[in-house]
Amino acid sequence: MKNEQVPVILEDFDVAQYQHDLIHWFKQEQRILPWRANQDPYKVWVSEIMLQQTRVDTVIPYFENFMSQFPTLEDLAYADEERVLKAWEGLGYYSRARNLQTAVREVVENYEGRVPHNEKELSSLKGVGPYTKGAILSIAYGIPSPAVDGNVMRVLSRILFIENDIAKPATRKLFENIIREIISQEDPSSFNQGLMELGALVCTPKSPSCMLCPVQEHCRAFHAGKEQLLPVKSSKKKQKRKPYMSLLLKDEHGRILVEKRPDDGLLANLWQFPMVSLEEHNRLNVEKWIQGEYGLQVSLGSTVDNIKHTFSHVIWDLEVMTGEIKSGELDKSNARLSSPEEMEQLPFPVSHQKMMKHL
DNA sequence: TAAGCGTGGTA
DNA sequence: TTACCAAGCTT
Repeated sequence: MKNEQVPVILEDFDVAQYQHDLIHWFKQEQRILPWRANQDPYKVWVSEIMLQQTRVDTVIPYFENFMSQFPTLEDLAYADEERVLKAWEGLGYYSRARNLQTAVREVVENYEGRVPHNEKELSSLKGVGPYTKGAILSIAYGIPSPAVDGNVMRVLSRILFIENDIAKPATRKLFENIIREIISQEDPSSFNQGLMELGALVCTPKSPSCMLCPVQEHCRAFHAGKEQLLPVKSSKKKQKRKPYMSLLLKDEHGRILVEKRPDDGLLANLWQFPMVSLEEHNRLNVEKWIQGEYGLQVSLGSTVDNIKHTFSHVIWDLEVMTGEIKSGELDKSNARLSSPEEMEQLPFPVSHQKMMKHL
C-alpha cells in the first residue's frame, strides 16, 4: 500500500546530510552492549526479541545468561521448552520465548540452521514481525530495511513534524515508507540503530536533550519549539482488577501443590500455585473447591500475604493462604506435588516467586 | 483495528 | 498511588 504523503513530508529535507550526521554520531556515541560484540544473526535475533517492550538494562543479564545456556541456534532448537521459559522467567511476554524456539526449530529444519536474509522468509517465522525483520536484515546482514520501533516513531515524528497517532498500526506503515526513502544504502545498520540510540539517549519521551542533539538542525519540532508536543499518542484504558485466593498447600512430605498453566493466553505454560477466583467462588467454599478440582482433602491455615500483580491489561489481587494436604489422590493432569528442589527448575510468574518466601 | 500479552523503572 | 513508559507480535 503506497503512501502519497511521503514525498510531501520529505520536501526540503536534506536526506544526505541527515544520514551523515546521524551515522557519525552513532559511531561516536553508541553504547557498548553485549549483542553489539559482533553481527552473529542468532545473537542479533535473540537480542531483538528480548528488547521488545523491554529496557536495555533489564535485558543485559538475561541476554548473557541465555547465550551461555543456549550458545548456538541449534542448542536452543534442541532444548526443552521448560528450560527456555526458565531462562526467560521474570522477563515477561513469555510467548516471545516460545515463538523464538518455534522459529529457531524451523530454521534448523528448513534453512539448514542459517537465519534467512530476505523479508519474506524472515517474516514467516513465529515472533518475527515488521520491526524485528528489519532489525535482523539491517544489523546482521547490512540490508536496507526499515526497523520501526517506538524510538524511531518518536524521533522521526519530531524531526519531520508528523502528528499522526503513533498508537495506530497505520502510522507505523507511514514511517516504514518514509524510511525506505531516507535509509542509508551504504550503512543501513548504523542508520537504523542510530535512530533508536538517539531515541534512547537524547530524543527521550520527556524533556528531550535537544541542546545535545546531533541532528538538531534537521528537526522541525525543535525549530517550532514544539518537541514536547510530539509524538501524538492516544492513551490506553486502565486495567480491571481480579481478586484471587492463591494457595500454598503442603503435604506430609513437604511437597507443594503446583500446576502448569494452559498453553495459550496469559503466562502460557508457566507454573503456578492453585488460584481460586473470588469472583466465581465464595471464600468459605475454597476447601470444597480444592477437593473437587484436585481430589485432595486439605485444611486451610491463615492468610500470610496480599500480593498485587499488575499486567498490561489486568491486575491480580492475590490473597495468599497456606494449608495442609491431609489425604486424597491428586487427580488433575496438569498438577503435581513438587519438592522444593524440583520447583527450582520450573518457570513461575513473578507474583508466585514472591509467594515462595512463605514456604 | 483493537485487544491481549509482563515486568520493572520513573515522574 | 497512579500513569506512563521500553528496541512489538499475534489474533
